[in-house]
Amino acid sequence: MTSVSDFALEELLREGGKRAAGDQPVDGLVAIKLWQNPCWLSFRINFLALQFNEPIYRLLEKEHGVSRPEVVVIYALGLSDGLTASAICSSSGFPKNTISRAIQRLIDKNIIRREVDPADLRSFVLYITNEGKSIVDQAMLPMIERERVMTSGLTPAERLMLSELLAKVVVDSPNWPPIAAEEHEE
Amino acid sequence: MTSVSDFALEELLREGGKRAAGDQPVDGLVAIKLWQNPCWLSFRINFLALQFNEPIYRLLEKEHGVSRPEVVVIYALGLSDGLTASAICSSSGFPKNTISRAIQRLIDKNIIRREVDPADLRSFVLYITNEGKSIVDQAMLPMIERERVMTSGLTPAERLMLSELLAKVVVDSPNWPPIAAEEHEE
DNA sequence: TAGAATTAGTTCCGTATGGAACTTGACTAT
DNA sequence: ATAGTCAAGTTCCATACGGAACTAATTCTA
Repeated sequence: MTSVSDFALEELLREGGKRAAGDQPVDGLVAIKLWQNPCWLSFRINFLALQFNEPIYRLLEKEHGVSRPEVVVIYALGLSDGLTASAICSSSGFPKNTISRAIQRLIDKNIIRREVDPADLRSFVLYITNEGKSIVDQAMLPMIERERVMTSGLTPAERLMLSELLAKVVVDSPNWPPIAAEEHEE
Repeated sequence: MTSVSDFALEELLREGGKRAAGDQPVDGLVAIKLWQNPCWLSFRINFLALQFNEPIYRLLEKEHGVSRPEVVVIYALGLSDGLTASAICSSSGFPKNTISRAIQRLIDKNIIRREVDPADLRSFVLYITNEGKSIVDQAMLPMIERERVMTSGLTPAERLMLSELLAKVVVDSPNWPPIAAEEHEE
């Protein structure tokens, strides 16, 4: 199951990018979490998600008065108008009550509009209003800019490779088995 | 500033991995967020962070009764014993009051121990107890396994490339300018 | 076609979260 | 020395969050 070469690979993964870092100063604990960490992926991913999310959602709250779940909703509608709440839940991972509340607030603020789905009277189809569209358009700008800044240290070829590798992992995600809870002695 | 070839690159980034996905079925909105999304990086990163965090923290809460901030603390101490609260804050991005509470609970549960730093009487140095060490060791297993599963669709070379590219971005992060709030008419 | 099982979305409620103010200790300048 | 600033942690408090129970509409099934 686990061979000598597997250990060598794990070592390489953990050390991934250490040489490339060269002489850049790296905060002590960040360096350890990068290069002496058996969970190389989750630290990198969580760190970068935070570096994107924290300033962006802070800004959008301040500029447009929309919370993170609200941004999730209008961003999704900006990409594809006419979604249902449950479609937004499953693609974003937010629980349905959180999304439900966000939708309520967005309707109150006249940023989105809701129509009963004539095909299924349980569900609602959501549409973005003109006012909402203008907010999404404005909100998009700092998000794109943040991504540009965050990837500015990569070459175009590296950016492309990163995008492709991450997409490959995302596409594979439906195949992952659920996490098994430890068996407790019965 | 923005040339024709920049547009071509953006198009490629957004489409990153589309061909590689091949015939795998992809949820409708996920496909749109992958391949018709100007923010290609943040969706990929946030999606994957969620796929890791959600099941892992749920499991650790259930198996060991530790919350996410508590895991952050003991995981950091497992990598490097004898840290201060503020070191954990800055490398994890959690606010200091959240980390402070987690530390209190871990002390109450005898999972970590705290000593005043003789060099700076304001701060405390944290050490993991034997009991804590055993929890970290056990908690590590499903985390490593989850990462293994998540990257099982990549070849070893691809995993290595992904690790290096992400590390390169993390290392570059101290150079990113803070986000500028929009100028409001004064 | 009646009843059971499922699904969309909402409501309720206890808990966690994180901003801001606060406490205490440590440097800094005059 | 001594006020003034800064940094480490803690406490307070309003709010957001998410699990679980709920309602209503639909689909399945016998």
